[in-house]
Amino acid sequence: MSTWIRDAWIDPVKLTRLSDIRRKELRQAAFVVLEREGIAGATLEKVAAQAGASKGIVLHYFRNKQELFEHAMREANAVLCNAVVARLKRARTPMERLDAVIEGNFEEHLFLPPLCHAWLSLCAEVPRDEKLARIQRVIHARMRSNLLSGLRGLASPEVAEEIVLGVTALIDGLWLRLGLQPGSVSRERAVRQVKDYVAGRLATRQPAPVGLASAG
Amino acid sequence: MSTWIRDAWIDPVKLTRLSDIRRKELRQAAFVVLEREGIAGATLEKVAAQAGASKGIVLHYFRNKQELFEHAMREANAVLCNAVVARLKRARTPMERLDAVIEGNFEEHLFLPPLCHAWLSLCAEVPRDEKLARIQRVIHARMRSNLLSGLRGLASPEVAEEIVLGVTALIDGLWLRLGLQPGSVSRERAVRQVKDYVAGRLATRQPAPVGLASAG
DNA sequence: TCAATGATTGACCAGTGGGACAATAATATG
DNA sequence: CATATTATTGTCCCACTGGTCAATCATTGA
Repeated sequence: MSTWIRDAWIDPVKLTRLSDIRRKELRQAAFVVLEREGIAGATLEKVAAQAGASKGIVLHYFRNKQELFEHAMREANAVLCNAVVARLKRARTPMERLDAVIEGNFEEHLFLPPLCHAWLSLCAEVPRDEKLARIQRVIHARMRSNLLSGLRGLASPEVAEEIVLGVTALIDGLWLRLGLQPGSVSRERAVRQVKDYVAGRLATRQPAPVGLASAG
Repeated sequence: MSTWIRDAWIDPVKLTRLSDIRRKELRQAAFVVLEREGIAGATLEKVAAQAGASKGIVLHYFRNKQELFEHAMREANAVLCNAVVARLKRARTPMERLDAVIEGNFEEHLFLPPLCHAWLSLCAEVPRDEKLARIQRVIHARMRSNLLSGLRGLASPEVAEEIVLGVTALIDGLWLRLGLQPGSVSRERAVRQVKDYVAGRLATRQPAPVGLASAG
């Protein structure tokens, strides 16, 4: 564990305060436990064990179980989000932006059953946890915004709005599929699926394609 | 409750044996509890209370908690499935079959947040319950088969397979959206979304070779 | 009518989980 | 060095849960 602390100190993202390190350690442990146990089986003791600490310490850093898992969801989302943001930085054209969002959502080292299982468990709790619901709204808002910025100029606002709904639903659905039948959908297939969807929607009946400069 | 029994006896579907009635009653109660409490909060006592019975009776009809919720999932799926089958019967052309599946999956009295919440909770348990996983596989297989029968003649087998994945993922994703943000997607919008997707996929480059799709 | 079978209940049990807390170690701070 | 703050542990408590069981109550069929 001491080495972990060393690593964390060297880590570019400043996690100077020891408490921050522990908190990160714990919410990551929480997520790992969630992956294999689900929300019903994810107990404080198991999380503590996973982090190599005692149950007491978990409650020392988080007011209660709920708060712990809320932070776990924030963490997981941040990881996913970073993947998208990183790709987004390199994107120059609107189309590249769209692809960045799509590909970022199926990052090879993230689009995996365990992560999906944990994510699903958290989503299932959203209706009963206002904090989780808020996090969800934020996530979706950012996704929407990213997609809209890519769609500007490629489709009318109304059509863009529909495409956003379609893309987000498709992505979620493909993740769900992965979770329910691991191996049934590869990263490549998922990406192709969403890209083809966008292509199909942009191709059909574009009402008066006003020629805004799309490349540049 | 006695009237329920009367109704059940009159019910065309033969539920003659009293035990069958109780079992149905209980798994429906289980589902209702799941809707508001989630898997973690769904206790045998609550299910019993919801059914107006004692906890003992629940375990009299179901070996254990797991079995109860497995049956609850079967029940819920059957309802959804019947909606599709009913519409499928009236469909004559392949296109009508497709629409039957799509519209059946967003039946007005079924496409509702509570149902979605319960469904989500069950899906989240799939990875840890082989029985649930099997039920899921059956559900998906039937869905796939229904869609393929509608797509026969409208697309090549390979393309049809891709469309099936897309449609199922889209449907799941739209349900998920409903669960996470109730009110954000109406039945009509969902149906239109999926139909437009199918239209878009059927319109673009019919004989898509088994190569890399060139999006853009 | 009466026994047999099934339905239903309530009491009970052992295990567990979340959380509070006091005690102790470690660290920082003046 | 002394003191204040923080980290960490183990213990304790209580509510609750899944599950068992013996004891009633109801139904039925001979």
